Amino acid sequence: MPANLSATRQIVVTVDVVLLTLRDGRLQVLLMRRENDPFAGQLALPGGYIHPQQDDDAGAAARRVLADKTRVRAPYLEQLYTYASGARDPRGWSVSIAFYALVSEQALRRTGREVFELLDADALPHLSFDHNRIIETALDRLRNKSAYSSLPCYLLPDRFTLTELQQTYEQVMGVPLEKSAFRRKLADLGFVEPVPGARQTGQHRPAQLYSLKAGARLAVFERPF
Amino acid sequence: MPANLSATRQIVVTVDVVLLTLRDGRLQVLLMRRENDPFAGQLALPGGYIHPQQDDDAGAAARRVLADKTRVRAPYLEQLYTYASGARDPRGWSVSIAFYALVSEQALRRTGREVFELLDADALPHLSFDHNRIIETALDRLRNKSAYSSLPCYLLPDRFTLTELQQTYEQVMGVPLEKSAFRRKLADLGFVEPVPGARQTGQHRPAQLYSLKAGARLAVFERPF
DNA sequence: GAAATAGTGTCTGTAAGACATTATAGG
DNA sequence: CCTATAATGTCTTACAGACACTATTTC
Repeated sequence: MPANLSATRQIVVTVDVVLLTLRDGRLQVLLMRRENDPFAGQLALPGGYIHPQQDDDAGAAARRVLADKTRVRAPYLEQLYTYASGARDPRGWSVSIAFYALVSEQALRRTGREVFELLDADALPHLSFDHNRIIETALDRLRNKSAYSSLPCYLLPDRFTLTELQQTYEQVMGVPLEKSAFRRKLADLGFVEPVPGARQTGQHRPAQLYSLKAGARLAVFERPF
Repeated sequence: MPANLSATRQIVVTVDVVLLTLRDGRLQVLLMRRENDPFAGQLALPGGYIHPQQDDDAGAAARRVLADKTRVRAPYLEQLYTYASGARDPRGWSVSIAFYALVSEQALRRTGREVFELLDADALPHLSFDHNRIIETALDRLRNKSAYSSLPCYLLPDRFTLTELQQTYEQVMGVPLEKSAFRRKLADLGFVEPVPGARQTGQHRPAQLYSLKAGARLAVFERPF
């Protein structure tokens, strides 16, 4: 055991989760009001201490914290980055293992509870700790990874139309896409498949419903959309 | 303060560094023999505890640990992933903020000291802790990111020929590249520039030397090589 | 000139962008 | 019929892959 282990004991280890969803075509972040100091009453990401007796690993801790605080079970959760410094928490040196999660607006609504707030990710007020920076990193990751993966599917419910999927990609990446090219590439990549059923939204031809193929892994492709 | 802070105090926080270099056309990892238990005498990544009084943040801790243990100053250092679980260290729940670093063989040789070993990244023996897995993640990250960025440049010395750069990309990514297309793309992307001087390696025309352009940021491009 | 690698030019095939056309629903 | 969106087909353009050709060095 090293002589300086006592020093390392001063380090606090937490997990924080950036939960993102798409509502009315805009990316939104789930935030909560802090009950305790520091920053009591201010908005912050859902987060908490790791419970070594309870959590097998950091991902389990993130899922537990998210479920305990918000009742949300996100279909996609990925480690984002670890923020570790003496400056980010007024109480001293601290480590936050940050995750980001994606969930559909529909699934979020189903939790019922309104212990949290959803705010536009692009127009946030000043948040507790370095949480603004953590969210920026999450948005960068989502936008970047969306260009070459099936990630945006996790912002939609289980079944969706190709137009909804295209709009989701467009809203996340911030650029318009060509319908024909988009569908050609979807067909080539083959990570979605038609499922029985259609959706009608007006006085016109209804759209075929699709869902992610059974092999639920994240599809990653060579060239971006 | 939460009631379970005492529990969080049991968590040990370390940094570990996967330092990669290219020697004789093969990716190699810097490893050291552990002096203390657990795993005394076994090979492990250079790593150590965070020193809250000394390290501003995790990156600073990684640079300090690398410099202290190996005298290496790597031109590229990036946070890789955080391994945090109750299973990875026999002493209990622990957190390792892992980094990966790139350095040229020439710069590594200049350190002189041989307190470390360099082993082929693709044929490693069983290492301490979960270090095999950490190295796998580092290799995946390097290979993936090399396909769409100027990252491999950091495996070369300051000045290099375009053939050397192409071979570096090929060795990292494991696929042959077309010389003409490679150079066309380099010219388009424009992150390297010719510098005065040439290198002659045989009885033939010498090659122009190049170096990374002054704006030393990592160049990231849309489509992979 | 021969040999070897540096460096450039040209053709081709593939895939994305642009845009037109057909399909199918309700009124 | 008209309207609106779904879904597909076709033409063009951009770029990567393949490969030939020229350039420059030592012997």
